[in-house]
Amino acid sequence: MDKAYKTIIVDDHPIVISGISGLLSDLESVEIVGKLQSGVKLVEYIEENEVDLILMDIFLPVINGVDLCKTIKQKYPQIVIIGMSSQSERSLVMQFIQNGGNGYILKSASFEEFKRCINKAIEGEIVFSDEVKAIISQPQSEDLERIPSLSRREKDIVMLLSKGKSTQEIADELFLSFLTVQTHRRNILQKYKTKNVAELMAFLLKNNLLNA
Amino acid sequence: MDKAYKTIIVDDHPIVISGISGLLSDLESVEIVGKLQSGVKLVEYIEENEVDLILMDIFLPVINGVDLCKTIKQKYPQIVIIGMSSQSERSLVMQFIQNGGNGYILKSASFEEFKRCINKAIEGEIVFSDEVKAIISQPQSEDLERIPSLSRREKDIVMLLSKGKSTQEIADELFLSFLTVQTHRRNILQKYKTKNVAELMAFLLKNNLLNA
DNA sequence: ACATTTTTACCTGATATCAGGTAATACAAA
DNA sequence: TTTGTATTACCTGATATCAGGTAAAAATGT
Repeated sequence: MDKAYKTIIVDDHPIVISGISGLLSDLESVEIVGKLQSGVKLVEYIEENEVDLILMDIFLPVINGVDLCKTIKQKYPQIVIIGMSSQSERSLVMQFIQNGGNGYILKSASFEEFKRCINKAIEGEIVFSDEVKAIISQPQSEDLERIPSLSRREKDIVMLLSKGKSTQEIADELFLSFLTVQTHRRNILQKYKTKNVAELMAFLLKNNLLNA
Repeated sequence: MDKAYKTIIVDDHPIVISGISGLLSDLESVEIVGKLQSGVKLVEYIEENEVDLILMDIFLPVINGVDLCKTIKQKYPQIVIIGMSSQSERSLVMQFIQNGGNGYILKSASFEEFKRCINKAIEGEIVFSDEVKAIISQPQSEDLERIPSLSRREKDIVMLLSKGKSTQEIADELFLSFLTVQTHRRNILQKYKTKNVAELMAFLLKNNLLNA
């Protein structure tokens, strides 16, 4: 047997970490070297230690899981990263994979599924738990349907919109022209093909693109 | 010592269940008699078995945790029910307690906190994990700040709003007058003291009042 | 150094929303 | 039976949004 994969679990919930580590202790091929509760700590850790496999929650405080994955993969492309979350939004999973993720598991997956996915992932495959598979294989259309991300300024504006601010109020608050804010609004709506801010908000919140 | 509390864990994520049950195995006062993945199964179980303590996730598929708690407490007021969730929204916690919940724990709580809360709860206290405490004690004003709920019709309209429909489109779809929908809109905005639908959507989604 | 994206800004006109009223009917609870 | 809430509906006027266009700095990345 090859040496065991040095594995890190990242989740902001201690119980989840404990659950996963219990499960992983059955697997000979992995060795848990770290249990972390934030993306920041993860980045710090891998700068100083050797890591082969990361199991991480997508919804982490402060840093978004997708961005975190991207950052790590840029510096350490050899590390296998598997994402996890409670609900699976097709678009989110796609984003994660497009940013270098090696797999995606729903937390509602069974122990067997978890083990299967982890084993396959360290063999180099891109893996999904059953429910995730079902979801991402729904529209087999050609559209890769990559979710565009918001620019910094756009995020500012979306934040204020979610607080009920009007175009004028946003302009005042950000020291911009009314017309500029109007342009941003239009661009944002267009980006997500939404008809108005109501739909936009619903979309962003469902895809967790707001608090990131 | 009294006999151990017959305890059920309800969560749709097997790993979370495993994490919690690992933690509870340290406590002599509780005995895990069931690990369930849905509210429906929970209701079935307690109809046929004796249960003293329930630890349950608030975000469960199909049935909302608050309603579930209410239902159970109506028939079995002696059962101690502790709610759990990932994020804590003040309003949600209050709702849970108002519906008979005996405590609320954030999943980000430490093991020690978990244990402390469970022990206190079976002694009859209403318990909150530290983070929850911090959140619910913020505005110490007299307002019980009960979140008003949407009526059936209002829910219909809010659903359509979240899909980007305009007042006219909603009126057509629900066979109502444009003016009626306008009135509903105004009432809904007023109910939550929101300035426009954007803020409304953000509020509803953050408080999980939309898909419930 | 060049290409791309982001951020800034302007114009116009058609629609839509929001805030202020009022009020009748219906249905459930007290 | 009365009270209250929900649902329906109308009116007006001020403001805001949305959709169509264009375009020039400024920043970012390669």
